[in-house]
Amino acid sequence: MPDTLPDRLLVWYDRDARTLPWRGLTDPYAVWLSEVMLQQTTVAAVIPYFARFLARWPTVESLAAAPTDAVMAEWAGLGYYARARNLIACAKLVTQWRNGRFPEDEAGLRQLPGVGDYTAAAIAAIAFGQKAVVVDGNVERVMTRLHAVQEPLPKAKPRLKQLAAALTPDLRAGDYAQAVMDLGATICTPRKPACGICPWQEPCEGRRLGIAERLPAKLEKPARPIRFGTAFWLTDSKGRVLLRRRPPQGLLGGMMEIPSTEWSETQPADPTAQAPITADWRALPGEVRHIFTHFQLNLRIMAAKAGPGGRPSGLWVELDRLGEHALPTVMRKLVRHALAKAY
DNA sequence: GAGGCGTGGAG
DNA sequence: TCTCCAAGCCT
Repeated sequence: MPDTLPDRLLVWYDRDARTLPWRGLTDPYAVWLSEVMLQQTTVAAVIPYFARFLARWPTVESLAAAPTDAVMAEWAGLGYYARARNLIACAKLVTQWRNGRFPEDEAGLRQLPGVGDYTAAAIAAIAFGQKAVVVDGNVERVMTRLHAVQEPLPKAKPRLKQLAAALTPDLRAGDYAQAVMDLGATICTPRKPACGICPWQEPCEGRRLGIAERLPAKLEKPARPIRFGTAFWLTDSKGRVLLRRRPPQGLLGGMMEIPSTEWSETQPADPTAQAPITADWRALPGEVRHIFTHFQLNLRIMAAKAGPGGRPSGLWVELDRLGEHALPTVMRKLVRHALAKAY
């Protein structure tokens, strides 16, 4: 029995009691779905979404046939909504042009919308057993520590891919890929890695040099700016609230929203000039803060009742049916705040 | 290639 | 409260 590094890791992986819903699944559809959901998203966040999607749309054909709004609403809260738009496009492409079959090699998978280098390699390895080099943030962190790579990311990426390729085994490439990622997620963590129980502690150069926890080195990120705006909580005589659909591309693209002013560097002097209708707008106390990847958003709320005259563009939605709509988390925060302060 | 693109959990 | 950042992709 050879005792290579991949072998040691696979022994650890096979003994690990941690069971993730997608572990052991090789259906390309399920693998693809889980990998897309896991892009930049924690395991804990993905688990309930993965279960709901698979229960509601068990095949790529069923997902392709689903109304776009239903998919976006089911994705609401998971973030990075371009993934959901690409998910739909990819399901339709695979269904209509490939008879529901996913490409079986990296190059073919790489052509699918929303499938980049990482996801293509992951699907090829996990669903099709191919010896693909799977490199995500976990793999990069593990490789930098194992080999004490001190060059900062992202410059070190090519080197890290080489190091990952040199370790990738011919057999069980899918299990191996998941094992490295599990190692990074549970033991070789960004902070306070549990080196004492790591199956790779003996060969780890970063640990030997006492620098593992400081790796990988990264370049500094720019400060996060703050943007301001005012949202408009408009209700009608039937107790419904006005929603709008956001533009199909860009931030929260294709999702629903509470109408608001533009989000700018300073609070608009007269927010009501940008309100959906002219009305007796009254400011609610407090504000809603939300952190996006590249800026912080501080939103005030103004509320009004629509008279019989106003004909704002948008969608009137019953308060108890807001949950059925594709409202991203920042909009759900607004709803909660408005309901607490306006009644 | 650098920046846009969500969210929630951990420390 | 604040910082970090996670199984990345697209332009």
